[in-house]
Amino acid sequence: MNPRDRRAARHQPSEPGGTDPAPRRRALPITVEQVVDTALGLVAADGYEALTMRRVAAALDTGPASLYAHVVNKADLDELLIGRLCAEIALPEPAPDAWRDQLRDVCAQLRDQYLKYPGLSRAALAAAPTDRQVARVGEGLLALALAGGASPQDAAWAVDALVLYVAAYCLERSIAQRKAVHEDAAWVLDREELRRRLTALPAADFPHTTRHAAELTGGAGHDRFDFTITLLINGLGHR
Amino acid sequence: MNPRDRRAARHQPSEPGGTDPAPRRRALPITVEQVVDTALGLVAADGYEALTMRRVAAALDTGPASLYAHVVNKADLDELLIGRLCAEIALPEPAPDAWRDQLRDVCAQLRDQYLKYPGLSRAALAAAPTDRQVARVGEGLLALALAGGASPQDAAWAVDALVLYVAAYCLERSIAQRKAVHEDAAWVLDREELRRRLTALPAADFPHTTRHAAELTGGAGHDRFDFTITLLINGLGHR
DNA sequence: TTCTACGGACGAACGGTGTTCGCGTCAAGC
DNA sequence: GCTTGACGCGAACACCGTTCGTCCGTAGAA
Repeated sequence: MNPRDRRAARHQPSEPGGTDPAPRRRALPITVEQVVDTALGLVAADGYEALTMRRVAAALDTGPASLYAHVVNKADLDELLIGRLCAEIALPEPAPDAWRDQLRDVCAQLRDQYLKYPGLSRAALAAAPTDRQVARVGEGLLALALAGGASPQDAAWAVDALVLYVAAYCLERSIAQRKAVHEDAAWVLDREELRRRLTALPAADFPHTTRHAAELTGGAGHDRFDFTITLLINGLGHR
Repeated sequence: MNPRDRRAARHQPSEPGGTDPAPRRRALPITVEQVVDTALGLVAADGYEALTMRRVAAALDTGPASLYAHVVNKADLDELLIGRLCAEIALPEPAPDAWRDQLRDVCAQLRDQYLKYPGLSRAALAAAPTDRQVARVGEGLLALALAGGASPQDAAWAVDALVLYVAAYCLERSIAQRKAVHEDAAWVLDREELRRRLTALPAADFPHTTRHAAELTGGAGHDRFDFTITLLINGLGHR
């Protein structure tokens, strides 16, 4: 089956659920699932930057050309990865009095998935919202926001904002982490070093930055994340 | 002067302001400013994906190796571009009764700059906050948030959230725009087509998505942007 | 004035990337 | 048993970021 048709099918409502035909040549023939699994493994191990058609092919003991029988191009593979990632998200049944916590929970799930596959959130920003699995998550979030009593327009925009922020937060974190590992030792910026650099700025030009360097670099774990998500969700409630 | 030292100087408080020495070989020798100008021109014309050391060099009528006398590597060039972009932002004097609108205005300036250079916001997510010009914008935003009466911790986190959201919003928009130009005609997703696709999803599995497809794809201009920015800023005020 | 040393410019090359072309080869259908 | 067609994949193309070694014009020393 042509990978172009395969991609189109993923964006179509119908899902006939036919079984793909038997193997052809290989002992264990390549399937799309295999490609996706291998790719996800690569991303989890070495980050999204290390995701290369050649590396995926090599991990499957073949050449890069073989992948193009299953995948339109790298962007298509990215989309498949995002789809798989979204499929892992558990969506709760909206409860009228718990919708805030439920929204927070789904966002945290998304965050953890993105951080499990560093840098993949970059591909999420490019993902078309009509992919089945992506649409599934969007639907779940929209249901929660609507359960909170927001107008459809507010709910739609808030869901968009949440998804966008989660992806950006994870992307920024992954980039920072990669830099810490990969860059010249002189430029690694752990939090303490960053705080020191900020304090070292001329106080005349940067009074607030120098004074509040601790707050700017502060926050254990995902405090910063929770802060923003809560800000968005709370704002959605009372308006 | 070594480009590594040049980069280090950009992150240092001191700014001696000496004059760079006279030309060497070329009729009009290459300067960092020229490189940055050329690169920005490329990004403005063809997007960040088209920003290539080779293309920058070609636009300057030279080979790629010549650039490395002025720039550490491509990441360094990215940082310089972000710095230049931030330098264009006008920061208002915080007024106690107008800080919300002032915050909105600075965010809109950032947004317009990012959209003027499509895709460059991707580099912004990787930019170190100790770069002088980046720190300048951060300082200005922090001053505005503090003028609103927020606690230092809330102000710091809110500024971070704003900056992150603006970059993500612009990045997503740039990606979508590039896809519309660049992709197979069958996959271009103008808003009307997107709405049609969402409505075509099976209503049983996607009740809210299909019903509110108009809201999900709606919003003229930067309504979606304004919505989120306002949500964040308002939440910052009363807590 | 002559000589030396320095540092920017840059041609060529290396190892990597995504993607395509075309050939071989096997399994299924007649 | 033969034909057919789809899949696997080696080889190649055009492009990327980066480095090495060389060249050479100028600045300062003698």
